[in-house]
Amino acid sequence: MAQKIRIKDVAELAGVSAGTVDRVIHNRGNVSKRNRKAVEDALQQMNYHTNLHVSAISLKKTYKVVIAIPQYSEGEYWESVVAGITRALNRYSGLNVICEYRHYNQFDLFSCRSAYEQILSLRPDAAIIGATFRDEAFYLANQLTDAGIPFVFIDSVVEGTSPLAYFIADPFTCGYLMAKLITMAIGPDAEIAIMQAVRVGDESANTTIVRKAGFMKYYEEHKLHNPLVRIPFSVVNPEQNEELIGDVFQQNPAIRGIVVLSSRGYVIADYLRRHDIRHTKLIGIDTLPRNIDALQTGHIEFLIGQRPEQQGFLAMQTLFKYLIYKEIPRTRNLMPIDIITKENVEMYTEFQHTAVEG
Amino acid sequence: MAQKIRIKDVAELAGVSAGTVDRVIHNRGNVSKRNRKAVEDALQQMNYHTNLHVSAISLKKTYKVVIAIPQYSEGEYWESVVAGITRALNRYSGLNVICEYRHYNQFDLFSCRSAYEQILSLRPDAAIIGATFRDEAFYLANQLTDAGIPFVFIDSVVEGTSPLAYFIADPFTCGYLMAKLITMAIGPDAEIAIMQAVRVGDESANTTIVRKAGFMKYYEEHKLHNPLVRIPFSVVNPEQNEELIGDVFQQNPAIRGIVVLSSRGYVIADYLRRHDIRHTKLIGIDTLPRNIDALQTGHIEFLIGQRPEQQGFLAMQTLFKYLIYKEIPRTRNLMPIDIITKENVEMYTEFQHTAVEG
DNA sequence: CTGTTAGCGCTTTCAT
DNA sequence: ATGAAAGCGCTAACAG
Repeated sequence: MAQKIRIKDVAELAGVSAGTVDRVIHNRGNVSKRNRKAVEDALQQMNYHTNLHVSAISLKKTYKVVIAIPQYSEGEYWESVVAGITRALNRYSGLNVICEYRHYNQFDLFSCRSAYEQILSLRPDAAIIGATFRDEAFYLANQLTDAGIPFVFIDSVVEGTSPLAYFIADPFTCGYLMAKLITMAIGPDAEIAIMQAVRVGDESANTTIVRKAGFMKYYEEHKLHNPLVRIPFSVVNPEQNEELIGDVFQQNPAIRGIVVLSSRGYVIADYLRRHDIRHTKLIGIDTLPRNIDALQTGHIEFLIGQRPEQQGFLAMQTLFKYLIYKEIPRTRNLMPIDIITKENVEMYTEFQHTAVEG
Repeated sequence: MAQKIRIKDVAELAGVSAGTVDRVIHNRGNVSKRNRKAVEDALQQMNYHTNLHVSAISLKKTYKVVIAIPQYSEGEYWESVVAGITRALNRYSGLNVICEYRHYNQFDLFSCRSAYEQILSLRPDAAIIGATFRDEAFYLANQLTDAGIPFVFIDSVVEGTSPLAYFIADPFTCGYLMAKLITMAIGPDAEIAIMQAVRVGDESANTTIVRKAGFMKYYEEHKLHNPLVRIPFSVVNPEQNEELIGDVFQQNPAIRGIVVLSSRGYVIADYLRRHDIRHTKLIGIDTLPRNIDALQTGHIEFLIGQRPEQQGFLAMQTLFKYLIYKEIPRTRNLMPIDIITKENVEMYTEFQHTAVEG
């Protein structure tokens, strides 16, 4: 148990007052070179760490954070992200932080653009960006940087930008691992169907493309010859999907493995369930309630989890620590890629809430 | 952002002073029935939540927590548990908690007994118990209960006791899942070797036995006929193991899968590495550095993770919340059973530290 | 039983 | 550039 070193103790050792120590700690200026050095030495020597509890309650300033992420319905991926952000807010309650959300339609470039355009005018102290359109995010990010406003990416990164941090589950590795698991589950040579919904209007920032690349990399490295067929899928006209999927299965009766590179695994799982198809194994992404349901009924074999709740929590926490304590975070934060099965799903989901709770 | 309701606000509404409200909140007695009711109503009505930051710094009482867990060397399982406990201590620093450790030799019943015997005499306010010997833990637990001292189990539970909470990765499910993964990896019919080190002196509390039961359950449910051979292993005379293991592999050249039901997977992995055996797949438990190393070199195919660090953190945090804020925790806490491969291990280990950090 | 009051350690304002 | 002092909201000791 480290006995508590107070600012007062440091001040005494440095031969100054508490106020001066505080000024040094927070880089507030107005400290003579001599004193600054003395304080820094004392800080070092006594291994001082600010008591965050006290710090939290004494802070006066109010911060505004804007959060630009896609719209979502109940049970969708971004809902968990927001839950994590909210948890961070609660955990640091008393910190006078105001959040403003700007949601956009992730399938509509113009919606995204117009959401992003408002951000600067809100004059935030920091921002959280969930980027789905590369060029728009690139533009916004660099505007923020120019304005000196720190921001973090959530579930995304955009090259050529300077975020304070980003949180993402590496999509390449995700695809690679999915290839490994599905081929392990169905054995060599068995036919695989792959579903990859491509976003309209911008393909470049689409993580499913990178996942596909990871998937193919595994194929190549392991010289696999499992035949691959593609399942067409439309986000815009979902009523067509039943027929599109049916065609694939009828024309390719040898399919034994199915890979869904988005969080829509449940769409295929529902098809399998309705048609009582039991000889295929499906691997999907994200622990949406509908996916979990299919996992539990045995229509999905593996789910890949990306911890969206933690991404949200960490994004917000990172901003807090930076804004308030000037803590510089690690920029690149790769989330664990969880492998979830019928057996471990229950503990996994229960822990989303408790695990990180303060 | 909920605007902050202060004790003072509640007091005003209830028509009493802050002191009285505090007495009600903490059940300190000395409040008239009338006032208690008024305060409770006001609390409810204003949806008051104590500001934990402030609360933490104003607390005066000192708590003593004793922690009775096995001795460990660097890189072993319990090291992570202690890391988690330490992290909780740091997170709630300023709470005046004194920890006393009582380590025992987990392979020596008498060592455990003598460690447990000291605990009561230390007059702790709470205890954390890592139980490996059932009868001893049973006895201690009930003594603590009789003395009114709350305690939590870590990485264990003992039937017939009343812990405040326990944290454990369900060993039955763990074994079951291992059976699923290994047979998936090597296919049906292939021969499997299994290593299960049994603790000397007490078999009943040994989690490896339950894991084995889970393993066999999967076998039974799926009518598997993969032949099983057993790898003998001695914790007490480790120098014999090389020969024992060698014998098994020479006499059973058809072995394709290996299951290690303890955290000693690296022992077999090292053997495989030294003898350049490449046609077998090994599944083990726990992310010890040596296991992770073997995972990365490809000598272990799957590791099962039990989040020991989080177990430690949560155990300590649970006690804090109970002792200080009288929060009643959920008793049964099943940790996620993580599936770790070469592909996701890096993110997984990096996150042990950052993920839950405050 | 109840109200008042003195801290807890840090931040921030106000004199100097 | 610096020190002194007033809070932040809660807890606990004390006086009544």
